[in-house]
Amino acid sequence: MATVKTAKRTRQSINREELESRILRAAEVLFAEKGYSGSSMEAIAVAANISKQNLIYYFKNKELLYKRVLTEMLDVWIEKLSFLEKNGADHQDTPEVIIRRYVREKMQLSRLYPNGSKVFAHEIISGAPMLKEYLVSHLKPQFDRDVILVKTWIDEGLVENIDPEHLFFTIWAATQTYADFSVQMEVLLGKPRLEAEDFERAEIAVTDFVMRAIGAKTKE
Amino acid sequence: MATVKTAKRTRQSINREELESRILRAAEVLFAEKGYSGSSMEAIAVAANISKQNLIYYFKNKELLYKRVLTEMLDVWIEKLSFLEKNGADHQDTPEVIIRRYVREKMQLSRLYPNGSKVFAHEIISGAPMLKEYLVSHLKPQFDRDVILVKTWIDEGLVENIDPEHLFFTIWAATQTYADFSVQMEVLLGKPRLEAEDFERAEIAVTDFVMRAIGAKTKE
DNA sequence: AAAAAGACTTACCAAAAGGTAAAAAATGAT
DNA sequence: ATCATTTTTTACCTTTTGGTAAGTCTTTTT
Repeated sequence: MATVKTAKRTRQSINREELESRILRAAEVLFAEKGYSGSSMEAIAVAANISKQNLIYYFKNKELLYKRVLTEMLDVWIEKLSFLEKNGADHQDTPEVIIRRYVREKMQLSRLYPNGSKVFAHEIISGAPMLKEYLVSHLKPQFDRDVILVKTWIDEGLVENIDPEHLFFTIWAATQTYADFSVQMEVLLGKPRLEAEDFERAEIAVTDFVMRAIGAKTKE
Repeated sequence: MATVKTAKRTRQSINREELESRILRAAEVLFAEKGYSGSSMEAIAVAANISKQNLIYYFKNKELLYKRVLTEMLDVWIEKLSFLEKNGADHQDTPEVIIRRYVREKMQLSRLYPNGSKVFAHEIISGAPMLKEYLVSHLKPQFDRDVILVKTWIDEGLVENIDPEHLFFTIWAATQTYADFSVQMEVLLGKPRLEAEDFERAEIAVTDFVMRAIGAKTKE
């Protein structure tokens, strides 16, 4: 029989998926706040509203769970770390258009996935024990391509003679900081939470900085 | 007898100080790499080359030790987070001079105290449980003053109409990232370690970005 | 309806972690 | 030299943690 082997969507398998993603969300929140070692399986189970043993049934150990949280995150993340990814970018676009979109999307990631960003940050700060491989195999090639692209822009006189590598480092830092260091900003801005409005101002500010840096005119 | 009560510098007290700072350095390294929960007293003791019990004799619990690491750090740190601190700054200086010095000093902190920076970063990302008070009482007042200063610069037409709060956030992020995310950069730059040369390029790049952002002419 | 597979619980357990208490050793003051 | 103080070690102890093993209950398949 030449039927396509599709996983059957039984009640069980649906529940399983739902529960798995509930666990992953709970784990993400905890890993973001307490780091890997600071988050116990017990605490994650409680947050996901199941028993510890049941959690272990779904993720048979902590490291595995952590890696799943990381990779779920990276699927969304890394893709948007590139200038030239599927999502609408185009070689025909001007540097200004591309960079504006890039900053906007990075900023959106910080707003929509602050916990993922924090887990990632903890991981990198800790020396990327679980992620180094991934950075080498996935992020670096993308980075190299993007650096080359910026260099051609410079050669063609489309942007100022900036340092491409450090341009990326600065954009990443300036955007991710709104997820990772949000607590510090809340204190300094005297607000209980960063709101949509703050992210809008942040996006405008960062975009303006970058536009001036690359030598594009700011929108009036 | 009107002799000034100076702590006697016996062999013991000298050793004590030396050992204490050895412990603090060892703890800083571990907290930077593994975070608070990930660093056991045992591991810190081993790193400091003493027994766990002896470590506990010097710092009677882990939280205390952690707080000492944090505050040692902050003494150096927070001071330099301000535009107008003792160290040579002057109201007579132009914005360009002040900001250049500021970026340079922030960059130096990242180069000289990467571990302190990482401990700080872990702490803030985790919601600053031990540090929030301090941020409110020490950092915020300084920040408010600096923001006002930038606003007067804007009013006087000395710099472009930038967003002062977010200018600071961007500068902090862009400089601290060279401590906190050094592993990522090492991967992307294909180097085993960031070297003096990388920090120099970074400093130039970041300084240029900021100079363009505030509307100062870049040195030729 | 029975068998098989999957989901969840109960009962444990060994190792690690953060300590406490008290004795022993080293150093300092008189 | 002796007594007091400071430093270091030895001996435990409790709680937490990540996990195993095995059984029960539920859903799916046949």
